[in-house]
Amino acid sequence: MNGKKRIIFHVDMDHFFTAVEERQRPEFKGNPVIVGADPKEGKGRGVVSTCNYEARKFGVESGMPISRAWKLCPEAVYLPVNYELYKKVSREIMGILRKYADKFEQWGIDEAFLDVTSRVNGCEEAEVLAHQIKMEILEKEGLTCSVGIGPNKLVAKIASDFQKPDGLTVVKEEDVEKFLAPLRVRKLLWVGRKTEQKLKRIGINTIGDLANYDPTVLTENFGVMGTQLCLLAHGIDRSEVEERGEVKSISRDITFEEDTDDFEFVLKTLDRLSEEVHKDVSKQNFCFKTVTVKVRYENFETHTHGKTLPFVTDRLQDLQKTVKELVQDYLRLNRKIRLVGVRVSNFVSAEKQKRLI
DNA sequence: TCTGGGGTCCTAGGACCC
DNA sequence: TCTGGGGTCCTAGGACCC
Repeated sequence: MNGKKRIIFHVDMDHFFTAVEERQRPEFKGNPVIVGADPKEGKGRGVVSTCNYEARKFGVESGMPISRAWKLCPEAVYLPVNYELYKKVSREIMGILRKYADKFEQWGIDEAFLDVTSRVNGCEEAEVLAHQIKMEILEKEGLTCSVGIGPNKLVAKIASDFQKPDGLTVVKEEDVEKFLAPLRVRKLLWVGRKTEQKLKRIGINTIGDLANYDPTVLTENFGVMGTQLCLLAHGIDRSEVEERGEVKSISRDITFEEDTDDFEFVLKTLDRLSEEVHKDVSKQNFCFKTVTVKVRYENFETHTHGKTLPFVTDRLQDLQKTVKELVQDYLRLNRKIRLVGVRVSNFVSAEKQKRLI
């Protein structure tokens, strides 16, 4: 620690999936565009992945059931998720961003944290640098992003969301509490729907409410999380910007078009998912030890059943056999199944595996 | 509202070993 | 003969992220 105050950027691409689609097909521009599940005239399953700002005017949001989006905006352009394309564009953008940072952390497919402490002196210079970054992404990729600048990751992340699209928001350390206080607690990292509801029940709605709440009571109610919440509410976050480590699990899930009790079909699907998972695992040169099966019944009740093998393997046969064993308990019950999934974890790199033998 | 698919991390209980 | 304590690994579920 050199004692210098940190300056952290959070860069968030604007409605990334639809922006990439519009770049490929300029004729979509100006129309509502929705990337996600097939709406099937309002009968489709699945959700909205991303929608552009024209679609948002109709009340469409990401995460919303696609059937609801159809009711709100049937005239939108509906597109399937072209994940490979977005990943390719993402790699290019991350390559640009990485150059600007002392420390870099990708966060999902279209966001990143940058620690630029050594590259700038003070907030004015930081702002200039952020403009430069936005300019380079626009020139090279034809895409806009929103940038938040703050003394830590938490504040930078909330700041990038403050003005969108094509925004730039700077929050100086001395202004952090004032900036956060009026915002909903849901804006805090790690406060999702469940925690928001629990906080609401004890009268906490805004980050300011949370900051003023008795910390001991929070700890009593939420345990370790309560202590953490208290710090977050005051804008305190000491976590470092750090490069992501190796992946820890690889999985494939699929929701059936209709709930099914055709167990032959379920087993066939699991075989196919196992193949896809195995392909990914092989590409990365991993061996795995743990196999987990996921089953969701028609009422959305979801179970996982896993097993750690007494040996390390990279063979498809071992995966498929274990998956079949694990899913048996779920098939015996006479219930319709909505989703199945296969996951492998507990990796050992093939290199290391060779050394052990 | 009728709820995807890819991940990470945390917790709590139990098995097992010394 | 009724029962310790620490460490580590495993399992299932759940909350959260994009």
